[in-house]
Amino acid sequence: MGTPLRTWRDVRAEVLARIRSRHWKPGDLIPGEADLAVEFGCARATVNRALRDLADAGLLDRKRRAGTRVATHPVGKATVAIPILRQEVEARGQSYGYGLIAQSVAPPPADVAARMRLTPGTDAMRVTALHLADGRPYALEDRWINAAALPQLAEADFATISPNEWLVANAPLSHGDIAFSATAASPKIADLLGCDRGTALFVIDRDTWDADRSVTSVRLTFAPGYRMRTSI
Amino acid sequence: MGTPLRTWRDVRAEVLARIRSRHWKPGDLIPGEADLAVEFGCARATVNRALRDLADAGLLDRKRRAGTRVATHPVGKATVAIPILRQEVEARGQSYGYGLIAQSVAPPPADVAARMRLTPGTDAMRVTALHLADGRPYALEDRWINAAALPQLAEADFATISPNEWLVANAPLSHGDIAFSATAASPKIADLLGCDRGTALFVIDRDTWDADRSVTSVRLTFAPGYRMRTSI
DNA sequence: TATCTTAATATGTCTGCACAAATTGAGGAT
DNA sequence: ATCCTCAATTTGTGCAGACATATTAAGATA
Repeated sequence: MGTPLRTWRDVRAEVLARIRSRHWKPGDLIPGEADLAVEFGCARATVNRALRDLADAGLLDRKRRAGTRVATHPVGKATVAIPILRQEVEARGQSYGYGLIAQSVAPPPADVAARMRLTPGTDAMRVTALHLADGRPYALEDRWINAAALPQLAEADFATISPNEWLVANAPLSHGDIAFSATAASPKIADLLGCDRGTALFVIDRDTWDADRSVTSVRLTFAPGYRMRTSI
Repeated sequence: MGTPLRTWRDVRAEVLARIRSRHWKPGDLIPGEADLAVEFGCARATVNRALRDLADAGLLDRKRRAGTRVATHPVGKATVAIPILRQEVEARGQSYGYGLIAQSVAPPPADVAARMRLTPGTDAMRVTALHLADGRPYALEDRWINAAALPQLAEADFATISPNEWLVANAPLSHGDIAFSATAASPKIADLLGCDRGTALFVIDRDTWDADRSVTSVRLTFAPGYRMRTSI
């Protein structure tokens, strides 16, 4: 028995150490909170906080009555920050630039309408814009916006502020689906991003929802060489 | 004043509603925990739990003494599950296959050595393997492993189990850096994945560390059409 | 044997209290 | 005006106890 572990971070560290050292192996049932609290010399709430944190991180599986087990397949979770392009560029120490390419109102094509669950024929606003870093193309934003979900949309001036940024400020929170993929530059995109046709480009597709209603569907196509980083 | 909000989820929902309705706007200072506890009719700890959760989600910024503010730029955080390829394939209802392509021990090239912070000339194990879904190429794994950090490495039989899976089970959990990008298929990779040269492919680079010591550095190159999905 | 009911148990969370830590803002000294 | 010191404020966290809830295992019933 060592010194009492006073803080939930101490407890977390100790439990983590036991998992890493394989003292508790994947699949093992570890002692209950009450027992650990006695062993560590702290309150059960403190142990609870520590174990909950490790469970959130995917290292433990907890179930009422069944107890706490070391995860057999520690799910490597990484939180990626969905880029707000201006901030991302500025964080790199580059100057940010923005240019509106096209803006229109029309019924979106079938695949977009389906993804946004709009009844076919419904109008939506399409905005195409280019984000620049130090004057060079950084990312191309191709976005459909559901005007019905955004009363204030008429006030937005996308010649001045990017839809990316305007939406973050005006339609924040809400859930959505995101997909990352790679695509070859089409002639049009190659032209806009200033790269060769067929160049491999990193793409983020994002659909955003407010309750059941689609707010926006966007594709960000990044200039060649872009890397999205994170850490665990 | 409505019914008392008894649980921290209730409190979180109420606070979330106020942010979404822009009753509390981005940048606003919201009331202190003690005040909210009185208003909601619950304990401060309950409010604390709710606000902490929203802060973790990036919706609030909290600072001691300074109070709690609505985040001006709600950082869209998405947690992506770092794929354990076999599980990912099986979750898609496809049969998983695996084949070892090459295994050797040699000093890694300068860029890899630098990334792993190995002194130049130090040996490391290189394993190249192909993951299959329904018999078709799914992803190519190109990995360097620091034997010095993994005593049990000699026991591993990468003809049977993929390094991806073996390391998940045997490497001490640790932190790492991850990068997602797009690349054009080199002739060799195109051959292994069965696609045309120059095809745009999705790539995950991951460096894993145990404390200060590099454990492994891996590049996963996915077959054309791969999409990494998540939601927020 | 098979199924339903019931009790035991581990985690989940609320409460009220206390103190710790970080940060700020006011006031004083230079 | 500038810098430093210190106290007030706000969140962060610990503790003990209680009850809630999910889940399992045992026992009862058909």
